[in-house]
Amino acid sequence: MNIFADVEARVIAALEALKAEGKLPADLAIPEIVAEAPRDSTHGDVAVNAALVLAKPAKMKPRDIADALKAKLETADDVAKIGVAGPGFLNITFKPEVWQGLVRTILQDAAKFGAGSASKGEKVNVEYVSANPTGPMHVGHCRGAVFGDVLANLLAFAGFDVTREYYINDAGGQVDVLGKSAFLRYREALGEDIGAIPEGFYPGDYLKPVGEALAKEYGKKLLAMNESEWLPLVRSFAIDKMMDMIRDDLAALNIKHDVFFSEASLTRAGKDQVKAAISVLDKKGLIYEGKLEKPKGHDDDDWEDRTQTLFKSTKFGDDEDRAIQKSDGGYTYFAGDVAYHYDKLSRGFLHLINVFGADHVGYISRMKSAVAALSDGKADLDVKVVQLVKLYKNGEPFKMSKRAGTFVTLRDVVDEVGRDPVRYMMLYRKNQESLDFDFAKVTEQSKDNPVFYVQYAHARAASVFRNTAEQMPALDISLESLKKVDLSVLNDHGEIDLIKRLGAFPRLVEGAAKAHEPHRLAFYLYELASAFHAQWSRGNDSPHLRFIQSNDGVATQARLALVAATKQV
RNA sequence: GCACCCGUAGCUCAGCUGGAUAGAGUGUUGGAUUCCGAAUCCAAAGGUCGCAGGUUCGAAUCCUGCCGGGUGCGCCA
Repeated sequence: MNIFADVEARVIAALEALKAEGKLPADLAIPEIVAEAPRDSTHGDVAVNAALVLAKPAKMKPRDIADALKAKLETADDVAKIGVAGPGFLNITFKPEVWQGLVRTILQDAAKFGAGSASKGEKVNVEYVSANPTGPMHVGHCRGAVFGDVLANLLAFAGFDVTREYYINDAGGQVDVLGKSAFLRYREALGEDIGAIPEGFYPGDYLKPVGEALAKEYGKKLLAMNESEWLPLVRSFAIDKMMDMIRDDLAALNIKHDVFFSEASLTRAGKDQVKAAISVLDKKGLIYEGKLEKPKGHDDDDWEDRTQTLFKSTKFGDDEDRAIQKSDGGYTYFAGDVAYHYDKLSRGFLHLINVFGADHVGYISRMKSAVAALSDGKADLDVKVVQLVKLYKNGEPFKMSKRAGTFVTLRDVVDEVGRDPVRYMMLYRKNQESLDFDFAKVTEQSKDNPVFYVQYAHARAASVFRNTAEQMPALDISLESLKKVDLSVLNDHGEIDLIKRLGAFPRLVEGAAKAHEPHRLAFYLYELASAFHAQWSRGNDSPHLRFIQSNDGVATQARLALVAATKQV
């Protein structure tokens, strides 16, 4: 149940009735009506802006429309009163039974409370992480990984059919470097002294096990081959190992993708999906041979005019057209990405979401252009950019450096502070805002640490159940029975406030999913925890408000139902 | 030079896509514990929402122009 959506539906029905009765113009188009919790709770439970948005199209005074709506709506038997306030707000106050009943709804819906089905299982593709398979994931990847994963969960919860996808950049120069670096480690594993790792190779120790595995797999056979023979073997062997490592890192964060899409597979023997995608654009007249202008801020003199195959992305709002082929005829990285997105579209996705790091912002408009062009504007691509994570240790900025040995991998972070604090803190900012991450603070057990504050609320809720079982062993407090208890004793304003906060959850999920803003969940949980802690503390001053009333089983059961509902959300 | 992001309380940030008297945390000040977990709670003080225009019943939110900070800008991936 979603109270706000319910009110909106009632208002629309009332407006239709008023039209039928001639009290509103019959041809009046009804704009979007919004019901929301008023900022000031003394105004009522739900505020509706209908009269304000209708005043102009109906050519009536807002107050008159509000009065007519009020008369229609206040006949409902769960409505206590309706006020018309300010410029024409309709403030609805429900009878307490509505809020009390919500507790039962939450317990009955359990994990499905707040879940949506409005989108009817529309397919959405969320691509996130997509870290290069050349080494372990570092903290920088962490935020995008969590953001994408929670966004995907959120969309699934809201009713979308979600596919979580990872694009493996297993083509191009960098994976050749990976292959060559692994080959060095292979020679090392066979007993050769390879000395210092030369410039231009990946120096990390994480390639040593790969070298050893290669030695185990191939013995000395690779040494007898030419580079053109061993490189493809070693490269793909190393990529597989890197991807295993990345999957492990992601698993430590409880992240699991549905699809791992290989860039190299686009042009694997026998087919050329890049060419296919380009020809689709070509047929639309969007591909041409040409030269790009030198950017104004280009400071070097090494600029050379080169004729390249270009995609007319400016037609879709990009700043300049983008190269599809290099001057040597090979495809650009962008060309592969065009083909990849063409593949996504051909799999039936009309909603695409890509999570990018801040360093890829310059890539957004060309990708959007490509998707718009390939789908004739039928598909939408939303690119979410996550800003940098700034690391701190005990309040001091912490700089990562490979050279100084202070390079922090994602695994380091998860091992040090734990999975849940990492996931929570990575969402405790809007994605466009940079984020400070202090190792000491996220594990601190105090109110300064929002992770702990929320966890503590849950722990307290659990302890209430433990204590009740001890103090009132005869009382049935199983979840099953709490679904049936008399809730009419939940009349304290603190209890009602807490329930209202719970009632906001479905709308929150809906809004966060629509806006692709998972951070709202983290902030909501903080507020919910706060409302719960506050109600708990009122029991300190007023013992009759404590959740456990050892001489009153009815009150205790009702309040435990509320505690269980809070814990559930 | 251009594009994108950010600018809200001393500090760090929310603000539900245009609503009513702009909210939290932290910091400051003052309170609450024989009591379900004080690992918590309550209260006070603290604001020209970067600046200037515009749009309308109504703007932190939308539009235009400035100012300040960040990021990116032909063939890499």
